[in-house]
Amino acid sequence: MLDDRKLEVLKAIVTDYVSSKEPVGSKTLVERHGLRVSPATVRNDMAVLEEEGYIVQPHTSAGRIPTDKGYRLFVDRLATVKPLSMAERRAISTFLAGAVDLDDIMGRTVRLLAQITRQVAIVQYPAAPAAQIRHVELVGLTAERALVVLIMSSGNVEQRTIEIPLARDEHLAQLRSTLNTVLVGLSPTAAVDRLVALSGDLEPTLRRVGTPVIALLLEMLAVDASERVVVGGVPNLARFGDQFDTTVRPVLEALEENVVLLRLLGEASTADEVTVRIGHENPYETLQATSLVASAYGTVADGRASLGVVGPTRMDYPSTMAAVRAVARYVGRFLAEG
Amino acid sequence: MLDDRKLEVLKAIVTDYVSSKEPVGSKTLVERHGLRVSPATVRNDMAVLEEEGYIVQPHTSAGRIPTDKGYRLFVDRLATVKPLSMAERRAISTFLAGAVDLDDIMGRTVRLLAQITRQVAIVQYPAAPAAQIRHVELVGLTAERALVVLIMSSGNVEQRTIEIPLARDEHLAQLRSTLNTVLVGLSPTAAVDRLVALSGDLEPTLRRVGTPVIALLLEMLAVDASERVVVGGVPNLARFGDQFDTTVRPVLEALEENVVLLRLLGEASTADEVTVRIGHENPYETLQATSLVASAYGTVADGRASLGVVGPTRMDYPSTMAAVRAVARYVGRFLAEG
DNA sequence: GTTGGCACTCCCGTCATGCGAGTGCCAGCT
DNA sequence: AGCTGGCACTCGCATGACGGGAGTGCCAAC
Repeated sequence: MLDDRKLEVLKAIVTDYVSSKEPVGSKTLVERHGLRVSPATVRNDMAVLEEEGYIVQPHTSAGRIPTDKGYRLFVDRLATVKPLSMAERRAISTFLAGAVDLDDIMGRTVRLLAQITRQVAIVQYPAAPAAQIRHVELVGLTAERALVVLIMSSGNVEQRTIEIPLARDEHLAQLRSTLNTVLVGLSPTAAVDRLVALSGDLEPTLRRVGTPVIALLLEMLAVDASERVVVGGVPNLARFGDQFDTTVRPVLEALEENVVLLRLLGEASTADEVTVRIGHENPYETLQATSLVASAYGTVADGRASLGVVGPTRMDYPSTMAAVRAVARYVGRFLAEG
Repeated sequence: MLDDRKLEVLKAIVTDYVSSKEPVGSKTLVERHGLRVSPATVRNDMAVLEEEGYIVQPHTSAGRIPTDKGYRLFVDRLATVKPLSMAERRAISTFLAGAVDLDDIMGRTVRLLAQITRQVAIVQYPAAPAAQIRHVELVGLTAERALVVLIMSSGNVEQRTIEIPLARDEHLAQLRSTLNTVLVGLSPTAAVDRLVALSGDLEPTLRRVGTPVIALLLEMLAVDASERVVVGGVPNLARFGDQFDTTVRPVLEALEENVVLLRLLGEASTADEVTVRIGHENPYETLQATSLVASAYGTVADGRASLGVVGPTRMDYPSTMAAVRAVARYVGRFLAEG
């Protein structure tokens, strides 16, 4: 059905259209890509490609542009990985040097990814299901307020304040030591069970202070850091000002909905390779003129999550995929090293 | 020079232009604003206003639009505070209920402000110069890594990991108790002095572990939370898609530069009232087609900082100013209560 | 299966035209 | 002295006509 030359024509159409933003015709195609056939031949091939739904004409007697199906075929079978430039390799291998904490790592990652892809980048915080509780800290702030800090072996720190009327320092200290002996070393799920049990047999003196603290800890254990995402490179949308309604606006709207972003990343990248979701393949109606290139990173032990970029379907997939893959690998390695 | 009626004409021009987005002519002005004079009279007034630089014609024989100077006069002398709607008052008085920590407060504030102004909102984290150190926690993570947590009386928690080869748990524990006895209750500045002194006379056994930890603590104390900002309501820029190059792009670019945002907020709102910076009054060239409405919030004791919104110079100043003021007051009160 | 030729389609930029909104000015009115 | 109605004038903008150009589909020939 589609012989080698037709595939080559499709490939040429995609690369040409991506870089020129203009529908591409048979003549310019032959000239620019050194095809060894005449424009007429290419036209015949294009007619077939159009019949099969890989390309369309925006209007009669204009050049062709790829459809989502065309991009899909391109990504699956035709795209040759474009090697990263030296500058990009260098940027990737140094961008995390000197990162100070998890927030910093996430921030640097999203900035790097945005910079080298020149798209909008999204990075999900790693889940750390394998972490155990390392320490619980209770600190009185005022007579009626205390701070509860939960430190995980992964280095995650969760903090909340709580109202405890008339809590005495000695009670807080006692509660602290009880909680630590009971909880340290437990996984979150085990800790939840243990806390529920504990709330039943607290000493009467501790009960008034302990019950709300335990309730708060249960809440904190339920919070999954991996539900956080960071976004960067939003100014890169300025490049697509001409497609304001199809690209810029939908992306801006999606970016403010963490839930949407998480579902997007989550669905895209269960597998280990770079995932591409093109136009209508996307589950969100408003994003049907955009593509997502995503990848999982990290390991289950160190925390696994996803990162990716969003841009118009007319996107340089080979470069973007290469960049996403490289960044995902590097962040994964960095997290593994500690 | 400018009698009452001319001021009224200017006011009518501003309000009309803000809501209609179209240059406004003498006839429609008289009709829509119930001025008790004829269009011809208004034309004479407009000629004077134009001479004085308060309004301009985009082209000959078009209506007039306000200049930055016109908006300035409007804001200073003509704007009557537009009372907030019931829905807005209710939103403001409940949006912080159930806020869980400082991040949550900031996040809710920026979302609220963006929602009621329908502009891009910026909120700066409060500085807490009056805070004292409440607790220092050292937790070994692996054989070569430890977590350092610094808890302030304000409820701020700062965390970092550090490489300490071959740190033994007993050393960490000893160091922890030393640091706590020495530091708790001190202000950041006093703590810095104390730490510098301490690093000189550490016991030899603690020196190898203690020196890097002290260095890290010094770094952590230098970090000022007030250098953080959160941004929200970016999708509201979609409303200005027609002014992509003058409004959307510059704002997107500015938003990714924390430094720019901080200077913007910082310069705008040292005083206690709502500050408005219109077009060219703005220190950043790229933002000269946009206005900033900002206000300080909080007190020095609870942490003082700024918040505001950015939008096109053609903005509903009375409503925006009312909203910014109301939100700033409410957040300030909330922080004061705890 | 490929190629050159040819008639056809349709987009897009340019130009001319007419309309409408708005202005400035002036003479007359209150 | 200030306000008003009238009037000629200026432009922007929408509309429509027009021509060039890029690109196509088809066909006959190689």
